[in-house]
Amino acid sequence: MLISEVSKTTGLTKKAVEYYMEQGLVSPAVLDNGYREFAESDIDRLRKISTLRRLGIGTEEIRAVLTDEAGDALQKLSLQKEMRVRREQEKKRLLDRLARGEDYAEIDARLRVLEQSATITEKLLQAFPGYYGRFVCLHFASFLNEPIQTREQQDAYEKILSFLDSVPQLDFPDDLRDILLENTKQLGTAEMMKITEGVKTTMENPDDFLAENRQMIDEYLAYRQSDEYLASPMHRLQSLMKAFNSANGYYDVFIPAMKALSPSYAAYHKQIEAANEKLLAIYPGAAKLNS
Amino acid sequence: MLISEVSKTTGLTKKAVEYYMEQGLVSPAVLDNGYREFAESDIDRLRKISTLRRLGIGTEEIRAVLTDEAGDALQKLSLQKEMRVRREQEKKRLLDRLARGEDYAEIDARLRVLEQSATITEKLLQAFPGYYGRFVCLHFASFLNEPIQTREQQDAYEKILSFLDSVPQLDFPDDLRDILLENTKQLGTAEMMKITEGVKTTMENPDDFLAENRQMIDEYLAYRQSDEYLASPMHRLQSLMKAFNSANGYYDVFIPAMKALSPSYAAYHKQIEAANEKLLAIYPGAAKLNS
DNA sequence: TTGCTCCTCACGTCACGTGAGGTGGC
DNA sequence: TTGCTCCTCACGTCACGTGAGGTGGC
Repeated sequence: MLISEVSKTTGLTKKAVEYYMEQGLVSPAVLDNGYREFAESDIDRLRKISTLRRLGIGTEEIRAVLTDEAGDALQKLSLQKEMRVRREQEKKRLLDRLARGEDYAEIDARLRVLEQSATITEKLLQAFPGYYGRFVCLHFASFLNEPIQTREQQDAYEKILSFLDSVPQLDFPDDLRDILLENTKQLGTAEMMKITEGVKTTMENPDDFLAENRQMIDEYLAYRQSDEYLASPMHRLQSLMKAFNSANGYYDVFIPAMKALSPSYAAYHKQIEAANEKLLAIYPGAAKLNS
Repeated sequence: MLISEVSKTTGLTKKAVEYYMEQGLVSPAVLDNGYREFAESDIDRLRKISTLRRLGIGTEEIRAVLTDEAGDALQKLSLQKEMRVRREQEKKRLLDRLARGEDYAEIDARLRVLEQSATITEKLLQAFPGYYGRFVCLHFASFLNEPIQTREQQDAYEKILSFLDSVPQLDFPDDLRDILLENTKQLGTAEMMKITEGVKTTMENPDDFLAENRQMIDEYLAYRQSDEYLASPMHRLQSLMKAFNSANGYYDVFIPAMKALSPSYAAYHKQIEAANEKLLAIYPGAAKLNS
């Protein structure tokens, strides 16, 4: 199939197709006369490219989506879009307030909070891979709605940025990666948000939770001690993550900086520590909870 | 104030400031040595530009916002953003579905509906000015969620586009424009949506409405006949709009094409006509309702 | 003279759009 | 030969970023 027909069937312009060729997203065969012959597989690819582009995805990300069969790239893009849409929604509200005659200075201050939050969330998503990164991103994003007002907060903010910029790439061993993907494939952003929200409300009242879920906790703690768990990929994954985080300053740099930056996160962290103490009081052998 | 200090106090880069100068958005004084001297008024302007830009507004639109004192430009941008955010939200959902393994073809079809709706709503907002245009845009947008499946729909779609592209600019006389602005300043998109929704539910059950609001309708119809109304700017505005719409094919081209394009709009239109008949049966002298 | 700021080009970005000029197929 | 398609440049878009090279102030 020559380019005009390709253009007709895919809805892309010739120039767009040529651009994707230049970017190496499609590589049709070239005939003797120099004409390009597009195979069915090329058309398929171009159709996918067209859909993804119109969904707002850039060419580099499209490349990632087309090479990754597992679908992890799309999940990441989905969360990224979710966060962006939320920000745009907030910007729309600010625009409304401007239209109603509110002061530029006030709107500007709100906008700055939004931008700082955006910077951190985007970097979180880049720094931490896959499912784990998406979770971390969602989790911390909910504590980033407060303005930077003190010198300490500004310092903490900069520390967080340079921390996130310097985290090395963590590549899971292939088998672990596959298992993780298998187990988290159905977890969209909506479900993830529910989980993080659930954890948050639990932490507000750990006593109730500990009292009401005694049996479940017993079973879970027993499982964590069991040979079955210790031999499971989940355990390998957990220790891998923990070692990685320890080695890179997640606990020593990032968490303290988050506490210094965000009062709401500091409060949440205190709740977690309190919950941990209570848990240890009841189950002296239990390991500490995270983050 | 020289450019470095300007850059520091506004948070803009020098290059950005130079770009805005090139675009004519700021025009600082130039000293003998060629240096630019920014006055407080320039700084103010640059601050506003910065806020607006970070809210996602382009330079041309910023120019409009800065020259229009009435705030109508911001209202328009706010609605535009509202519609865009909604679309991005829908795109996010489609991306989610792709991530869950749904077929590209199905997603692509949905995306096309979204794009057609976007094209029409954007053009509506451009074609009709001010408050009236925003209302029209919101109103019709709610009927644009169905796919184009027949040749007739495709034709209607194209008719609508060429209609909207050819509508001449309607400029209200200054006094009318000011009155309109004064009366609609507090009407944000949220309020406008409530009104359109209200009208829609009323039309679903015109009998109830006619029965329950007898007195109000009486008074309103009497008012519409009164000298007070006939001498009011609102009446002038109404007849101006009606004449404009008649002259440009709003009733002969646009409305029929909308009916042909959107089954849900056709159904709504029938409801309106039925309601009109009932109204005329009870109040033979009443004028017809619109759109 | 040195180190700093200021100025004005020129070229790059991203995902193409818009021609221009030349070749191939029928 | 004509009209059509195909090819490859080259330059433009938008809101700046990134230097380069030259001048002014202290």
